[in-house]
Amino acid sequence: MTKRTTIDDVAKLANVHKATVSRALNTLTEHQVSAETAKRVKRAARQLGYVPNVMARGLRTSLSMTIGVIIPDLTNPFFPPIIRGIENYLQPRGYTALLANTDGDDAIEVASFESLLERRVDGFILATGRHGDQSVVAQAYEANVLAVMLNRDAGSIPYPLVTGDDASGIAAAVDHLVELGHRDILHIAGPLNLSTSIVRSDAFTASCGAIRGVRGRVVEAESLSIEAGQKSMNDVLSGGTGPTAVIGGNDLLALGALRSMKSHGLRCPEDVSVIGFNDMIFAEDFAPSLTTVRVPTFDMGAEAARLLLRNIQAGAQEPVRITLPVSLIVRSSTGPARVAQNAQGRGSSVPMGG
Amino acid sequence: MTKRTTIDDVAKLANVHKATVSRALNTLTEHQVSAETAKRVKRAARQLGYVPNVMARGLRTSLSMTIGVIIPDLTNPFFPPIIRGIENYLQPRGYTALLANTDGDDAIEVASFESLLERRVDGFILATGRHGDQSVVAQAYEANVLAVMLNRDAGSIPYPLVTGDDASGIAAAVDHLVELGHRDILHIAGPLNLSTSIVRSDAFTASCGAIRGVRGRVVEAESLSIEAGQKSMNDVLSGGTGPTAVIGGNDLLALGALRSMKSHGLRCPEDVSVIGFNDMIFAEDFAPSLTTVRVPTFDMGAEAARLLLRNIQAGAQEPVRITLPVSLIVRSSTGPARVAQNAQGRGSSVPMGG
DNA sequence: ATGAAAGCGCTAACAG
DNA sequence: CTGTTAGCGCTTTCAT
Repeated sequence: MTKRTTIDDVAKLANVHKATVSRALNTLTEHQVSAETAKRVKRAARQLGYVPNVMARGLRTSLSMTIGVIIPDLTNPFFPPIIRGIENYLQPRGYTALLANTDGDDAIEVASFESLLERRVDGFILATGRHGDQSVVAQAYEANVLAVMLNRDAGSIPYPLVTGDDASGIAAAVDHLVELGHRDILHIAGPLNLSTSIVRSDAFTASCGAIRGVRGRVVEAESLSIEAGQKSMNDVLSGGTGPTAVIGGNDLLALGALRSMKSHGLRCPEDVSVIGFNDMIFAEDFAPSLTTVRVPTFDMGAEAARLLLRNIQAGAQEPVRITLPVSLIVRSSTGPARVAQNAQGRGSSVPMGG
Repeated sequence: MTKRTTIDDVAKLANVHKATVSRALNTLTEHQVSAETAKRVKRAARQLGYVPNVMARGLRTSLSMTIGVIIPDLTNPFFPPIIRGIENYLQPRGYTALLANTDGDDAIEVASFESLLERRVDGFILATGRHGDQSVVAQAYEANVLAVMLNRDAGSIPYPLVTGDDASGIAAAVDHLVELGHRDILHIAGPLNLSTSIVRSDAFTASCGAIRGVRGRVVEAESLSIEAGQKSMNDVLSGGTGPTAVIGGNDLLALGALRSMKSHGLRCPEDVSVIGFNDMIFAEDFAPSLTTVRVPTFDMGAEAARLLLRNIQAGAQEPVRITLPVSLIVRSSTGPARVAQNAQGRGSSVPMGG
């Protein structure tokens, strides 16, 4: 990589002082320079292929124009659209996102956080909130670091939060199933130290409780993965009392339930209906195509970026909460409930009254 | 964000000059400092929560310790594992990846490239190679910028290249189909201005040509997307002469072919077998689960990063080509060919000789 | 083994 | 409108 031309080179060629070059090349200060000079400077810059050095600029302005984004795992299809949403908002505003994966590991999360601090990111977007060991988030908050939580909140830490309207998504899913005649519904919840899992699980219990004659059961999966969903559903099915419908804490858990059902010889939706959450990529290509709650991931990313930039400009932040609407996408994994013979009849004595 | 503590603050607290602090805190120069002083400096640094400023360091060393990674679209599930592979290699070595999406748009690609140059990335990993308008890649090469091409090469530009062994992957797919009795095979190729599409298409033609009695047809899809695959397959099927097997240029194209077949009332694999390429996430969860060629995406990313860092250290690069092995993953989208009645009989006069 | 001094490339007062 | 000056935080000679 050859030595790059600097602002001084441009100044020399344009016969002005480097400060003038700086002014001419910055949109915000361009008006301070005569139109003629500006033109001359720009021509010189183009001629030399001048590319400003943001490290030098950042050192001077103590603004890195970068945002740190910490997520669990980029290969989880939930996150790429979020990242795109973030970058789509940042890029036209001169900001760049710095991405870090934690794989859910606290030590890695701390290291990532540190590494992003070294790069002097102007703020964070955190999609790793957990209830419990809040090392990084709490540490960040105490260090007065600007951040926005995405999707999950961080317990008591009052960072702003951008999230989908999980509760109404779950309510819509339950309503859909009840309309199809289902009265025994299982919710495979994600780990209950995640705020999203709690919200969805609570909403499920509340929704079922509000409708007379509906039994709502909850099991907690070990993680938000296909394997965990499969395992949970295996446990339920081997318990003998199969529900007629399942709502997964996310699409991965629903997919795991689907796999478990297949291995138990149960058809979907004839024997058991399944609903997911997130409407991740390919949800419509599974067998059967997955009924699920669509979460506006791209918009959530963009909204988080917008909020963060606003707070950066203001130099402060209030703990606002932005909740984006979700929608139920009905596909072919949900259908009418079996007549009470197999599932409800399989040994469980479900009270039919509210 | 409060003012961060600097190396001078640490120096004051430890009663040494800031140069000594710099030496003590850098692993490579730590031995130049007495053990006692080093300990004192480190304690002071920890006490103050000192975080080095990489912008300042980068300005001084003219090393940003960042790598620019340019891809078409992060939401294409092909890329996340590659990114993880890259970061997995970079992170322990102190490097950070800066990601940019182009959406296949030349203007965006140029802008991204420029933006990464402003951040003084120490090198590029480019996964956007095209044959034809090579603006960015050529521009980078002429500007003496270090880069490694990933997956696709860039025509005549002699950058190093890391890729999967596409040709043998296609050959394995063809062999598999031939063993199952297929004699009329369609290849839905990606746009033929992509090096990967050319390689795979050529390999397909060669493989089919090498086996007597096998007819290999190629159609070119408009893009590497489900929709394009569906459209191509629609065209073929409405042409009247359906093949008994299809090899998609990637999994997305294969998935599109699957959708088209469904809408035409064709079953897979009973009527037509389908093979994809890449073994992207969820390939095994489609209906039917997709037989495909597994490409070591994570390793390709890691390998590209390794190669680039090596070249950065050497300050130069030769046009080496690294080809990683691929493997055929047989699932349930491939099966025995129909007896010659429907497909081969459907009006086409296929010569049975080689 | 440590300190002093210079400077990476840039922007932001302050003059003029 | 433009030039001068200073300094962001760090590393790296060069002295000592």
